[in-house]
Amino acid sequence: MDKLNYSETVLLPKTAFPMKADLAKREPQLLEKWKKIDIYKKMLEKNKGSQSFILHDGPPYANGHIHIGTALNKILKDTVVKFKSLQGFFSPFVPGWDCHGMPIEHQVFQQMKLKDKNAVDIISFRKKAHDYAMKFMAIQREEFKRLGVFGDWEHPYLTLNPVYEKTIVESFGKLFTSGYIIQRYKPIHWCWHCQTALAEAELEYWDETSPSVYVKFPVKKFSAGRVPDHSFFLIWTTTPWTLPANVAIAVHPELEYCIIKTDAGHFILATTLVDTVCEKLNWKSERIATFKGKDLEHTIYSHPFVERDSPVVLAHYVSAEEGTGCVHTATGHGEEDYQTGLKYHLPVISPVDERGRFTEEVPEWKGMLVFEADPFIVDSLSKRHIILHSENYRHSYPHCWRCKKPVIFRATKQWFLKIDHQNLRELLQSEIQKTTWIPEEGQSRISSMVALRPDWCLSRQRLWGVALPVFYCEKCGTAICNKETISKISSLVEKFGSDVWFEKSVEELLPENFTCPNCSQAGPFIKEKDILDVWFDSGVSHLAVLKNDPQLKWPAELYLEGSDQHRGWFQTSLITSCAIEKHAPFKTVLTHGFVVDAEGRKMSKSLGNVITPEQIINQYGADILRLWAVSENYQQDMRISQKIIDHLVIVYRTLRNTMRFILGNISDYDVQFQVQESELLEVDRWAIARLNQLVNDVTGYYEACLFHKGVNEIFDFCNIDMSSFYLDYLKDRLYTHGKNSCTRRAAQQVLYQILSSLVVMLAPVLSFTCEEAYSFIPFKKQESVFLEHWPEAKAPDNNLLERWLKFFEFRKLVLKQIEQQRAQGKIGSSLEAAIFVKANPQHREFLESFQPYLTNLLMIAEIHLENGNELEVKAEKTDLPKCARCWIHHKTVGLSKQHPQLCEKCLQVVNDK
RNA sequence: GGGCGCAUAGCUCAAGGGCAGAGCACUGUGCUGAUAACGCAGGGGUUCGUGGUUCGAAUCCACGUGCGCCCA
Repeated sequence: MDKLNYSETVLLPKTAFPMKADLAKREPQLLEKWKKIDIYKKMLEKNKGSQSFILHDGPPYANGHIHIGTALNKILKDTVVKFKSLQGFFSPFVPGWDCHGMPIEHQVFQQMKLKDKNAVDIISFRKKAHDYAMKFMAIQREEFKRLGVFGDWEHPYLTLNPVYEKTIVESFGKLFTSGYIIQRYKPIHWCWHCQTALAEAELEYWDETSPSVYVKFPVKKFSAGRVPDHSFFLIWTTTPWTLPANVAIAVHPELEYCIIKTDAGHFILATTLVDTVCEKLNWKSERIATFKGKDLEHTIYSHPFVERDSPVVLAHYVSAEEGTGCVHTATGHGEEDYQTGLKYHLPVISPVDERGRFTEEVPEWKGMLVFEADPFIVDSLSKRHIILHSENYRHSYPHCWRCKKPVIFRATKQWFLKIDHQNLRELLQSEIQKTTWIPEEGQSRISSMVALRPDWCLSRQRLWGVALPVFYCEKCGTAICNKETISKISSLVEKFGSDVWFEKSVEELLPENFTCPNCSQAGPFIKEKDILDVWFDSGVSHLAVLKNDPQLKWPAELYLEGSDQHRGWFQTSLITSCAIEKHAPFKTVLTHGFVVDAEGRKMSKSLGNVITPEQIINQYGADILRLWAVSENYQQDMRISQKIIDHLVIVYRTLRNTMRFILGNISDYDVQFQVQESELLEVDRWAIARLNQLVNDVTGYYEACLFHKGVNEIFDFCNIDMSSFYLDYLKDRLYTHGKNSCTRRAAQQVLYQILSSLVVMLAPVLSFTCEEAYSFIPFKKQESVFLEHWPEAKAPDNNLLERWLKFFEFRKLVLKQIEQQRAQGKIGSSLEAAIFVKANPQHREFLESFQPYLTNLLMIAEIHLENGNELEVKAEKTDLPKCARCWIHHKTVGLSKQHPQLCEKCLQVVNDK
């Protein structure tokens, strides 16, 4: 036999599992398979009756295509759900969408080319908004499916579903009847031209010239000692028309104030601003006394032209750069002013009607548009020496996006959820304490937000949402919302959807023969025009979804969202849950960071650094995107760039190739041919021990949601333990030992076990690849890897692992010596090496204990152990002849006349055939 | 401006007071029976900056810079 023919007697790896992944092409085929066998349902059936693990999906907004952040979020969720499911938990995943709200309203407005919100036909508008939301829900659903995310995609929860809307109405009713809901005035952006409320997104800012005035307010009762008679606070404002609504003067608690003596009287203002102000007002001043801002608190002053006394209050937003350091505060005309007002229980005064004109509360300028009144106000007050100086001032000012007119802040009646009713804030805090936050910082973050958050403003003056289910008695003005009315409305909403509020008359919406609970009149009644904040919609998802679906349960084990949801969904869900159920809706909350580019900057069109999931999927495959999602530490910001993707492709190839190599070598594996554990070589038992260690580590990391650590461990195992050592070493046994020899079968058995564990542990991440690889495993038990069981975490043999660590240290020395010889051109393959070792008796004995396999383990020709003091390793080229079949240099080569090129091992194998 | 974070090799991550460590990438090289694969070796660091505590700091503290999320 010549050399070539011996090659034919060697058992080389054989598998149809391709080396080239071709994921963009193959993944859709696997999606088809999953659809055909209904894998999601089968996974649930497998675990039916087991303990359940519920991850409650936070609903993305049904607008536009998914972006890399939404993809990251769903992939992480899917990884958790698949892991729990493989572990045997009953883990249904019901995806959801947030369907109401302003972004959709905007889009539809633009599509309809509407100019005036008040002229729109609400019913047909809402129909269009509904269709718009459904369209993008369907688009996003396909995009999520393409990522390989498993879930009940045919029955998602949508906040516009009538059954969902019913829960919204009922939840509001429960809150109302238990006293959490109140109505109070609050300033909002208002367009006096369009006569409509405006959201922040509907404002356009550009420069505007306003009158800037200095106004004096006489001190009535000074809190920080005594002041001379005829002392005044000096304030500065660019909106003179808000002066009638002044209810306080705000000063900064830490800033220094002084009282100055001038020809015009005594004035109190911030010390740092005295010079600028005096220059402007042409004053010569003398400083009499100084105070800290906080000492001025509770000073009482009189309004200069309205019959009213008001207090001095403290606020941190007071600037020491501009004005006088004394800030005119009109709670009805500014957000900051309003917040300060809440703190000091100031009245909210807003004597301006919806057309932007003064009401009769301001008789002097009654009926005038506030901006047109400005010059008259300045003129009149200047004459009365109340305004001491005025000039033009250019600053950025908000304008209506539709009519481009400058907007005003105007107080209107709004509905609120009271955060301090029935100690709700304390309950929120104690439930936050009881919840597990991953990462831990989440707890202090949400806790500090809850500590300071104001009442939740629930009303919106918009069209696309669920109407606030409140009626008003026209006779006595009472706002009506009780069990009776809620029960009627919720059953109508369940039947007809929330459109019913706009379609039906007030009589049809109220129970029959309804009378006002306050004045007992039988009407007439009016329905509320405002709708609920969309955050309320998603905030009750735990009630609408977890409580209404029998396979789910409340509270959920896990909420998993981006860190922005500390203010958003986590908080809104917690508030509704604690107010209604007195308990948090989640046990654990996990947050991830935001996706940024290679430099750590956020993705934006203007920076041109946007990477879409679609790009990655089409070019590399969803598994690469999934690998990215779990390879980095999601607790920080997640970087993505072409370089990072390239790196992941290489990582992926290594994992895929490891699977492929093992598949190739177990193609003729037969479960019937079981090798007893005692018949395994020590190195095989080491491999099993390492596998057990890996399973333990990975299970622990996954359970702690530290996926990147788990995946890193798997990668190191495949790379360091398998590829570099064990698999390389096993080639001789697998290729050249007898087909049914114990040594070869033992190797196959270990490899089978390793691969079986690997595909399951990687399946939550590389779902497509593992499903594909699983289908090539002989004697597999299930039709999908996702119906497998999580590998059992057996305790690894730590003594054995430690012993082998010492062996690997020695191996490293040997490899280094061989490399030196190779560099000198003396040795090519390590199989040509003869190794000479001097070692102390103890170490020598240690090495002897690996015999007779030491040369095989090191993949060398010969090894000679001698006693010595220091450990010394030398490599030389062997003189032994090379076996033509197994390529090992061995002294037995040439002993056979029939096969002079073979060693005794190969001789026997060839003869046995 | 405020709150909560983050910053270690070109990249992704470790080390949480005691010699800064893996994998990938890179460079060199071997093999040609994992072959658009696999093996071996090597170079690569002001641990963002400044100051402090300490015998000793990537690690603890303060200030700053840059970046992200939330709020104003």
